[in-house]
Amino acid sequence: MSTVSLKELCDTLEKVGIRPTHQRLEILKYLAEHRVHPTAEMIYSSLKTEIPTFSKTTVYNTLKLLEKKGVISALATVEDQIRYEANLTPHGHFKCIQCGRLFDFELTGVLPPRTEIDGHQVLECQVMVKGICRQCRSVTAK
Amino acid sequence: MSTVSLKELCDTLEKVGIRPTHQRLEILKYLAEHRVHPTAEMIYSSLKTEIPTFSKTTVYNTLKLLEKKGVISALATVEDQIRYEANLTPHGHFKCIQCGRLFDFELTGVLPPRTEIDGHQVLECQVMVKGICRQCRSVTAK
DNA sequence: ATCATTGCAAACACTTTGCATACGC
DNA sequence: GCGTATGCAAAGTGTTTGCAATGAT
Repeated sequence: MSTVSLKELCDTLEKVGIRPTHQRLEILKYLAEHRVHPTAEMIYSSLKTEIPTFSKTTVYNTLKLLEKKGVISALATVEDQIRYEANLTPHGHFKCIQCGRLFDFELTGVLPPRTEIDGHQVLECQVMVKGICRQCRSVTAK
Repeated sequence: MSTVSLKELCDTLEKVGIRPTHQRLEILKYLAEHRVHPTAEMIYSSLKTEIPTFSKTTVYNTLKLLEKKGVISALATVEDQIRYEANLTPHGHFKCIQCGRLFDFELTGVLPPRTEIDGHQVLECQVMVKGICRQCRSVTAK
């Protein structure tokens, strides 16, 4: 987790026409700094301590807005809630079925970019790979 | 939608140690015949008319059981409920953002099979591609 | 008789909506 | 002052759980 400058995030929001309010900046900052694909709940409970009047409605409103404007993206796994991320470079997601964590991985070489499949126009591509992560493998091997 | 023989489905269930009850066979039959990736709700409301005492609990129980035994698989999209399918050959999913339908497509050539990514052990891979489907494209083009 | 299956009803968890208050330009 | 942003509370939706009734061996 690295620290991200508020100025930078401010610019990001203004570029897409979103007013950079305190709550919105904090939510986006949280996503930029916590690359574990947090859920709305995780964002809420983390920021609730910093902003006492903070509400879940604002989290949901903001996530929806940021997603619509293309600042963040949403991904779903079968087992749990919708997760969000601010990493918009093309990448795949690896989900460990043991510890539940989500990792990003490079798609380069794995999946060549496509603009069309079976006559359907491709706009977006999500790759969700499941298995046992490096850490869990070494624990089991012990 | 093609008709699938009950005998065949019966064998499928017995092979994995699931008692082939009437409800279970009907649910699996529905999935085998309706390749549109139905939700639990879709299965329930369709079979409710045939089996008047049919309950949603049974749908959820059965889907969970079939998934655990590897007879069907579950997939998630961000926008709506969990969807299920009986097609277990490796394939990708194309979701049309206009009409909402899900299509299967061949993964061969798109994604070479992998057993490991970044040191994580790969067990399963889901590819969800979003865009505009062939039909919606031609409608828009008119 | 025993154990698995079914199904109703209630509980649950995540998300959305309605509406009133507060804030920024 | 006006429109947007915020936040509480209530409602909505999909799914799970508790438990009693039924069914199969």
